[in-house]
Amino acid sequence: MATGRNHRPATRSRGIPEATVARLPLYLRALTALSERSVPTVSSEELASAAGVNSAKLRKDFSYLGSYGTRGVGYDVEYLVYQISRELGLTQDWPVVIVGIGNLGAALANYGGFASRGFRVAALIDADPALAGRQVAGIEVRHVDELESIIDTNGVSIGVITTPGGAAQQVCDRLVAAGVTSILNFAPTVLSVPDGVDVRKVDLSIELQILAFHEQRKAAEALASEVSEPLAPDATPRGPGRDQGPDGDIPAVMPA
Amino acid sequence: MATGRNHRPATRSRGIPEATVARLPLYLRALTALSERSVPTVSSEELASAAGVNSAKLRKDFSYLGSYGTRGVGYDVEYLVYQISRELGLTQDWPVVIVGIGNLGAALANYGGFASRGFRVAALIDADPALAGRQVAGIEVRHVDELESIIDTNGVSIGVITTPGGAAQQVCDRLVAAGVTSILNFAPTVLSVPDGVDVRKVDLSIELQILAFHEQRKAAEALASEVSEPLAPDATPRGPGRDQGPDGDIPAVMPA
DNA sequence: CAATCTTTGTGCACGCGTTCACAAAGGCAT
DNA sequence: ATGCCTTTGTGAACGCGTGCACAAAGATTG
Repeated sequence: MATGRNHRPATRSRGIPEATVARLPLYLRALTALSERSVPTVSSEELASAAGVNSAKLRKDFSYLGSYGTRGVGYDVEYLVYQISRELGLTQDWPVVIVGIGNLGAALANYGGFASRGFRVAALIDADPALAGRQVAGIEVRHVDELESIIDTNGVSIGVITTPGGAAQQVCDRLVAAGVTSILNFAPTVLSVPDGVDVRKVDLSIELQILAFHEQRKAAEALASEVSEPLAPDATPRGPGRDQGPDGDIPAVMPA
Repeated sequence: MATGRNHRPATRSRGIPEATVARLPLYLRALTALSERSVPTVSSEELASAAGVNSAKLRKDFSYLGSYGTRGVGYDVEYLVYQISRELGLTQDWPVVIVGIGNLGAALANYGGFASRGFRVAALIDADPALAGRQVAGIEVRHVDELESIIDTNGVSIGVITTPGGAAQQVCDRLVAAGVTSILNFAPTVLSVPDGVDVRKVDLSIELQILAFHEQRKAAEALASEVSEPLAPDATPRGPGRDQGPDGDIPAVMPA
């Protein structure tokens, strides 16, 4: 299993639950914001609120990393920033390649959230010869023929696929063969990779479909409540209503 | 058996677990591909493989929707496509607005996966007056001043936020006040919304950070195995950079 | 130094999601 | 019809994640 954790003594060694790992970047972002405001310490309650999670959950998450807090006081912001960064591997430099320089690939190349967290776009790669040589976000686009040499030269281990769905598996195979062991896939395709390679998938239309599901449910409930209490016929089908929403926000990303 | 399933499942949204809802778009995509190849029926095993999930999980997921399969045969592709589409609310038209027409907003506007699934970009909105009137993906960009009237006129209930983090909450508040009840947030900000409003969040840098964590772990394990085994030149995963390993670093700021 | 107050770290229970394993159900051949 | 074969649908067990509630730990005050 790629992302799965094998038999690991979940005690203080290195057995950090996957759900906790997924929240660490969230904490890190909130802590970075506090750090920029020169806030020295923060309580679990405050930080949890800033990160949008439960404070008990946050404390339990941190307990997997170690006892980095001080009872009665809270957590040292700078120290925690460093500890989480180190745990996530962000104290190192991670060269990444982006394959498929369409609208989305270009958007990612321009995205500032990468560089500030240890990620460096080593190269932009596209199959279109007409794109090769052009500059996107200040980085030259290279032809896909150079993929293997680029990965090898720069020691790239993380690849981002933003190609059309049809080309994704082919690109994935070449990335893996060249030595990439982590892939972030934006193409609407289920990638098959050998063991030892991690794939994370982001599908924008899936997110919207999940929203549509809940939206439909809310509309149906609003409609049902109109039966008991007649309403003006010109009322729009979408009523805010004070029904309790489904479940706030749940991370929608799934490994595999 | 226990749950009486009718033509019109009265409480169909009630028993569907969130995890199942999140997978329905996955099944739908695989089924659509089969449908385009004119495949009449598919077994849970085949479909599960195409969707990248476990077959038992798929069958259990479908069991929440009803008994749509035929034992000994499998599932009727067309019928299942319709049932899932209806369940997700994709048989209706969902107008959406995209606020923040930077690189990412433009990429989303051009994204083909929306229109094919019942989503229609009703408007592109940006705060920059210089952008207003320009065409992006064949759609005119409107100024944010028109946000409320656009939402009202088009009956928009789903909004996509692709603004910088600083503007996200403000935009969110205006969307909600104007009647939007579902928000897809790409800004690196924790949005606070009233009950009844759904927020889903996509953070590209978070995904990369999770990959980095696993990548670091793999590198550490490979390093550890090199101790026992002299060298396996072909199987050595590459190290990220030439930087120091995770345990050799010293915290930049140490408390006490 | 002792008392009090604040906040962490965690044992525990609970609920959700996943997976196994198998009986029931339908098709098909004889 | 009858028996065999395939595949669904689901009961049940298991494991993970979440949240409660509280004791322990340290700060702070008198």
